[in-house]
Amino acid sequence: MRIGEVAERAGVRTSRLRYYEDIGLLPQPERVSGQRRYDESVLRRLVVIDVAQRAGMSLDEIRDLVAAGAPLSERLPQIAARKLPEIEALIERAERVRAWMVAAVACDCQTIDECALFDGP
Amino acid sequence: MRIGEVAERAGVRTSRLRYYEDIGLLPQPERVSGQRRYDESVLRRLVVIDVAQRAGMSLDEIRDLVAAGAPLSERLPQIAARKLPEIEALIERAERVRAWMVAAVACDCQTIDECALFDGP
DNA sequence: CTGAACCTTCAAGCTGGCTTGAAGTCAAGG
DNA sequence: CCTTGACTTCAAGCCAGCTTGAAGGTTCAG
Repeated sequence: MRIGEVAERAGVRTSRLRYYEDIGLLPQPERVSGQRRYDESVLRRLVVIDVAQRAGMSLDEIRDLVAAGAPLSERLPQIAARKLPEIEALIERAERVRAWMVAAVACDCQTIDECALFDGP
Repeated sequence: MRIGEVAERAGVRTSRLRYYEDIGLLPQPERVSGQRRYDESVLRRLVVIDVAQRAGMSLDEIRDLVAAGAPLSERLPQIAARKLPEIEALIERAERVRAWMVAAVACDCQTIDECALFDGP
């Protein structure tokens, strides 16, 4: 696959793929006359990056996650120790806002400042 | 309260409070000889902003949320219609990464690329 | 009344995560 | 061979969300 096809199938711009490669998120693909050739595995890698990023991880942190080197089970505990609490906090905040949005359509406050529903159950 | 005390109690810089005011996230406070004087309510507003932001809302979107004007129950449905799906997607991604991190410490993959645990149960 | 600590505005700078543009190379059909 | 479209690199630009710096005004304890 050439870069354009990867981009199209992953729903991103080619510039993003080159950028990810620059910062070490994607491996250096094989080259044919200077042009990048990818195999299917890059698509899965892009999903991993996307999911991790939306879960609040920075590209730097994701690089640690997708890096080759020591086995995953050796690298993961340190990553998880730093990141799990943050992810759990994110989930809690997001659920709080979700619960509030669901509940507050039925409230009669003028502004969120006076809405007791925001402060939780 | 002067701006420094608000900043300290909220755990942010004064520059951030002025910035939030500039972009309409905080109300124009009373002034004494040009200096801002806040009451306690600003602290609650800052919590709202923080929670909403961590739940993935942009400052622009939060401005809609905290704005005065029409009653909340009139403004909220449109905001929720746009934002609830995004928040729910965020929660789903974050839970997926969390579940993976918890499970994967006990896996023997070399890299995340080959870790079937990532793809869910 | 002075000096330290705090406040003001305004413009410019910074980081993360990309995108855009210029200038040039490669591939494939007519 | 020539054109068209996809590719290359590299530098610069952009947006959000702040922070920093300069230059100056205010407050208050001593």
